[in-house]
Amino acid sequence: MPDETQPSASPGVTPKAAYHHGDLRAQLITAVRELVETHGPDGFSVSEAARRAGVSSAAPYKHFKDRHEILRGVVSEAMDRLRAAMEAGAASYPVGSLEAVATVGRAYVEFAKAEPGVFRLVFGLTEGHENAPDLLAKGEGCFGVVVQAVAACLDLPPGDRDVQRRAYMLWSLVHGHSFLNIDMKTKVTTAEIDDWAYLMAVSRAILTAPEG
Amino acid sequence: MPDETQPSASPGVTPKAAYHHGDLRAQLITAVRELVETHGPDGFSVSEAARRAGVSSAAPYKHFKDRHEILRGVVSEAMDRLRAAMEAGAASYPVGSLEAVATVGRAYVEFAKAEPGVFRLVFGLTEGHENAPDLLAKGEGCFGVVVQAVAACLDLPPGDRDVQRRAYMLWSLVHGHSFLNIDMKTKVTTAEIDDWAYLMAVSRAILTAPEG
DNA sequence: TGTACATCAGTGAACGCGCGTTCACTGATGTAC
DNA sequence: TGTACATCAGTGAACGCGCGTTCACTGATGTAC
Repeated sequence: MPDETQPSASPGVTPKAAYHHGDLRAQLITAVRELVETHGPDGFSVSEAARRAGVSSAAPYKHFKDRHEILRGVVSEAMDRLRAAMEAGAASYPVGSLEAVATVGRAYVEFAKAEPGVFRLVFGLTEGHENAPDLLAKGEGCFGVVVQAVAACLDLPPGDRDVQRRAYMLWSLVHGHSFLNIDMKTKVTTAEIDDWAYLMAVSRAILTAPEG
Repeated sequence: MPDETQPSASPGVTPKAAYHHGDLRAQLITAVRELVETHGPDGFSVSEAARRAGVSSAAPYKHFKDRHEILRGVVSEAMDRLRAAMEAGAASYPVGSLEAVATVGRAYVEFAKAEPGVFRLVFGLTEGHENAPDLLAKGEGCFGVVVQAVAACLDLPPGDRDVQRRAYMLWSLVHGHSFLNIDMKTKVTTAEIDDWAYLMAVSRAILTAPEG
């Protein structure tokens, strides 16, 4: 299928699988993402991912140093998507509106709901990944989106202490809600919560609370 | 050591390890707790736990059906301790005070800080544990402590819709803060947060926000 | 108090399994002339 | 355009490993009489 774009490959043969895969790296990351989603953050193996991508179990090592590097790749890609979703959300409401803040939170929650395994993985990478400055930077980037929205809403600079404080409160709240959402499938009363109303309410509560 | 309490065991021998262990079940749970703490929620194995407890790798199966049941045991025990800590916190301030609410949150956060691995495990058990009604019940029990404190503070019955809503907000926030705390060791600006001031501030913000 | 016996918590050896990773290799692709 | 060659992304076989679990067993403990 992807071979069709390649000129004159394997003359007499039906468009068979190319020897050179073309995009194995990306395909492995996709495979791992699926595995993490179906078997949990630790229910992934290099072998199984390779199998899914239709290559030998040694092939992944042409693209990744070891299993940890694959996971880091998945997380990195996921954080890019998370940030993009948050930014897209923010952009769909007037700058500075409460809705813009709430919608950033909603993008977060929806990401967690849509990809609970990956979401957990993103925030659970701790074993062999102590030093992953790129991931840390992406984490701060995501937080930055929240800070921007809050700053605009309060009409203060993003560096303001109060902005940072409230942004962090909001982030905690949304983060916690996301986790409770995916962990407590049936539990407690939380299932009935309407996310949008909830997020508007908490945004309002946190942004309008007196300073202190 | 624990044998000293046993009468006339192994007459002529030095107080050697008893054949019957005495308290293997509890000791296995402790061992797993340590393993989870040092190697992460999935870095545990039955064999290693048995090794730590000083028994053969088959011994655990006399007390637990399989590895999942051991994990469930650890989680169950952890939830008991978490709840006890929350209740002890609440009891150390006047009923109905804002401090009583904040201190329940602080107990939660401190548990997460003290046992990040176990904390993550408690909220990450999803693989073979779909139906664990006892654990679900304990989860609701913990939430109940928050609800109680909030209800007392607002002077409303625990079943009140507004009480439930605000209690859930608080729980989300504290839950999220706990996770961010343990995940982002060095990350972002969060490290500098003073928990008590923070928890008082968020409790106030959420309990005094107008209804809606 | 003494004896017989059921129970029960351990042992240790063994099993099959899938994993992560390495290795020498091969054949396709891109490039220089 | 044609040829020679370096590069590079795959293969597939093999390795050692630790794990989860089972099994027949053994010896200590508690209980009934």
